[in-house]
Amino acid sequence: MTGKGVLDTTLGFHIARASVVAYDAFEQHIGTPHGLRKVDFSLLMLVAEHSHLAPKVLAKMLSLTAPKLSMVLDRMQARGLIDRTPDPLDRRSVQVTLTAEGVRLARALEPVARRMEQGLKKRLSAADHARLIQLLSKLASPPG
Amino acid sequence: MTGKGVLDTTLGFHIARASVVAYDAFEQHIGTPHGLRKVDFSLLMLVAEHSHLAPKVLAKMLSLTAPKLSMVLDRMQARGLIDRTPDPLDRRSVQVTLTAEGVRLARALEPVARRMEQGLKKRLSAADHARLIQLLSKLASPPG
DNA sequence: TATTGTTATACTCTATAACTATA
DNA sequence: TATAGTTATAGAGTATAACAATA
Repeated sequence: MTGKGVLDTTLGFHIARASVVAYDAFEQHIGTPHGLRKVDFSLLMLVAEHSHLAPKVLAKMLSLTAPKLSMVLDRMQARGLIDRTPDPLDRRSVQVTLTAEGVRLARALEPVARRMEQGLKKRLSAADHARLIQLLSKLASPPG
Repeated sequence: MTGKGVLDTTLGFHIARASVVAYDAFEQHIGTPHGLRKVDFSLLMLVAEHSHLAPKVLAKMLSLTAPKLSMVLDRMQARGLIDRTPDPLDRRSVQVTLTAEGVRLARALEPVARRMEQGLKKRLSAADHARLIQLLSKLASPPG
């Protein structure tokens, strides 16, 4: 798409197109070789950094609905990557933690993720890559 | 999401989060009020600029599979926004054009799309908005 | 044989509402 | 009654394979 019509100044259109490239890179480096979906990977790395959080908090951090997160947790628990343990202070709630296997996979994926980003830098310089993340983060953050 | 883990340097994660904001803006300004899906809007504006293209070409420009585009064309034709006319030079192929109603809607949506982008500029300055589109476009373009 | 477009099928994603168990 | 989490259901997006018509 080149030209100068309405779509060319529509951010959502460009985000959708860029997401195809990012998704292809994810599938190639992480999704296919490690049998993870994007949301699985995000959850794994998030829980690796922030342990013992409740599903409700994780859902908000990942922009997921509660039912969707339940399904993701089911899948990852069945695979032995995460555990759900009761919250001792509020028995309605649970705490999500990584299993030893989950910790191992999260660590193994760190260099893989770095290689994936390196691959994207064939299209984008390191400076562009950092700036793009900064701008996307600004867009996604609450206005103020 | 703030911190400095693997996700924070993973472009795909930030694209996914930004797409939520862009999609909300689309739904509010265009999707709900005009009964269009994102892909409908993209197709409408694309055909408004580039008439008489074949589905195969449109599918590539929109990063859609051929079957998906067929379904979109069906829906928009049923709504009276586009026509499929036989290609006189190759009778396997068709040419996609806007109906008078399609032209009218495409024109009506131009200021609406501008307002939508203005709304996003509450989160992002005009310069950031332009730079973000430039970087996303660079990411989405073939490497070279 | 190859290509254009369509139809058929299946799988994933996403959202809403209903349910349970605690509070 | 309100909340956390789950289950149930349905709608929309996406991909592959099979098919019809034409080249």
